[in-house]
Amino acid sequence: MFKNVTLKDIAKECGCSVTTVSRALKDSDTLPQATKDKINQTANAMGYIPNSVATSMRTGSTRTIGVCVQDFRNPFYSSIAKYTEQYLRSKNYFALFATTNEEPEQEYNVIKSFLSKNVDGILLLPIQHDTQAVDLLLEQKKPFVLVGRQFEQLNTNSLVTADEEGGYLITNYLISKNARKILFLNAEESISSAKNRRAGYMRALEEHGLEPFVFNLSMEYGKTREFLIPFSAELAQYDAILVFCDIMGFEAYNTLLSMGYSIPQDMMLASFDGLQQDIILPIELTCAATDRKKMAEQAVDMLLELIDHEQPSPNLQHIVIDQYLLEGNTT
Amino acid sequence: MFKNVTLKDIAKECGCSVTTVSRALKDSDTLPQATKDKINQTANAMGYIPNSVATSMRTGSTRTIGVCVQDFRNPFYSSIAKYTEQYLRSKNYFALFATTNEEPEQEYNVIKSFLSKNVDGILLLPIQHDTQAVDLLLEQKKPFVLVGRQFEQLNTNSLVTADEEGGYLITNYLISKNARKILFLNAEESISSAKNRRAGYMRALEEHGLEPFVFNLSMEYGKTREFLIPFSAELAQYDAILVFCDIMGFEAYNTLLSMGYSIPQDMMLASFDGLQQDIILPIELTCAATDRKKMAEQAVDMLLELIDHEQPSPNLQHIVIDQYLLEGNTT
DNA sequence: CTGTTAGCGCTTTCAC
DNA sequence: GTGAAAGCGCTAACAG
Repeated sequence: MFKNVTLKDIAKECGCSVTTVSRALKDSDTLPQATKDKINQTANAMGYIPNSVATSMRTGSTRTIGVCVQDFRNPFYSSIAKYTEQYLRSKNYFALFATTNEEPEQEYNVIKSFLSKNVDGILLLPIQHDTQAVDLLLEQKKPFVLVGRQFEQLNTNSLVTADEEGGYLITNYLISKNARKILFLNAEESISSAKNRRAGYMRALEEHGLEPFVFNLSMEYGKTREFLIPFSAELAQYDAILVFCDIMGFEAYNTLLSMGYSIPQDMMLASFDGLQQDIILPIELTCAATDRKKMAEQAVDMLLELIDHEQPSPNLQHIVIDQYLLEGNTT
Repeated sequence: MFKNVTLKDIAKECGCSVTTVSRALKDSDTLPQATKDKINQTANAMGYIPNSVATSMRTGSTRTIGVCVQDFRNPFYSSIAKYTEQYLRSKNYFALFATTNEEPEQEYNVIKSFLSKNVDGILLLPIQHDTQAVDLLLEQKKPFVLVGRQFEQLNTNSLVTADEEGGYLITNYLISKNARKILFLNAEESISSAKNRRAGYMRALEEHGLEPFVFNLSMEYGKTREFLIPFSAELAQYDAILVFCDIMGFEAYNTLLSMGYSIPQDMMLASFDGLQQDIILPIELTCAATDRKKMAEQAVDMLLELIDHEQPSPNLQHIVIDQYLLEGNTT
């Protein structure tokens, strides 16, 4: 097996102690420039790469943030991942990603292994099926921020989007486009954002004396199509479909097309997220959008602040990121 | 600052030595069941979480694989990421992801920090702008596998897709659909897969006595649109557009639509990848597809095999993953 | 069956 | 200015 170059090797080569080498590489000002230069030079020549495991062991910090998301294939999560990783790197931190596939026990395992890996902090985009993972985090006193969804009953730092406002905004927009019967295909309402989006939808409808039509589907791939196909007879009576998120919207678009609908002529379609801001897509959904770069960066800022403060963080922070209307070609 | 529970704490609590605790938690069979049970129980009660930094320091293995990709927002990479992470976890390994944004110096930094983090191996989806990163890897004798693109001049383990065959396959398919003038919007041909896809395209055209029309674009977001818009006058003479990858295809679709084209009536569109296998998309491109789950898993298998063999791996492996025709609704 | 000891590579007192 | 020594938490060789 290949042996890495260590401080000891450099020390031997330079005829000085390990301490001196360590200091030289850290550019300590107790050393004369000449010594530092010489050591840096030989370290370079020997192909020295610092062993950060040893540094972590010694200092207690890994400069790594665990980031737990559901599924990278969902562009929502992959965009969050991208912006998080990029921003963390600019702050000289690593992102350690893990995915849960929306399986609660997986989430618990992920958090446990993050703790085991001694990450300095954790960003969790929770499944919100149970509180096991969050309980563990609270118990271990590890700095963490919940992103996207939050537990009403738990005291945690969190960053969410203005879901009620978004629901209100997009529903009002559909009404202004002459939709009267708006079908809302929502996610399960144990998810805080689903509950809040529905509340906004209800508020807008109420203001116009309109009736709500809500179904709660799973976000799993295929479930939207599975719902729509047997529903086709009733579908025609609606003017618009609002779905919980863009990936459900893509699936709805795809399914409606195969059912012979023209969008938006025969049926308007709207959603939440605005993934067209992050990736180029064949079509663009009209939606209540959020800025994922901003989400990622503000969540990271909040977390790093928690990490820097040694104290057990007295007051909790809750950031709410606004939602705004993004017109696509489906309304 | 919160102090984690260590083996020492458990040992004190149980009135035994650290070694015994370590052995009990590893379920060593030199210990009587009663002792093991008692220790495991108290460890649990105390909320013990193993410090894997210390274990890594001691054993030299981090059970972590560095995975370097371009940009998570591209579903190609995020799918690879998903399947890689999932498969590695099933093998009890971690995936440490980093992204390069297609910037060569970023790639070098990423590899360097992977080495510094003492990852056990590296999966690199190389930019192929230069060989700096790969040179470093070779020099440090760290097990690694190149995925998707490969350097002809360097001896490395690699896994690529059958790009020449894919190019041939999809071009032949377009010809069978009566396309005679096929515009190929390829990526830069310093990328091995671009070069090979073109070769397949040429072979198919040659067999039918047809003329090639190739332009080399950047894969960056927006570049396909930027090319197509000023090209609109000439565009009408073509029967089909073949693009290097699906995300360029989405952009082409989106642009053609806004230019008033109906697809496939006015223009056929085909590409490479088959991302509709991984994520649900509003439309499905006809393409020469690859199985990313298979790619990820075979790359991981190859890498883990390298890691398990202490020897400097005598014979290099090159895996070629096949491409197959996937009909969408764009031809 | 269990404990003592050494050491992974690094940083950080504390001496000289 | 520089070095010796201790120790982060864990494992493994070696005793007993």
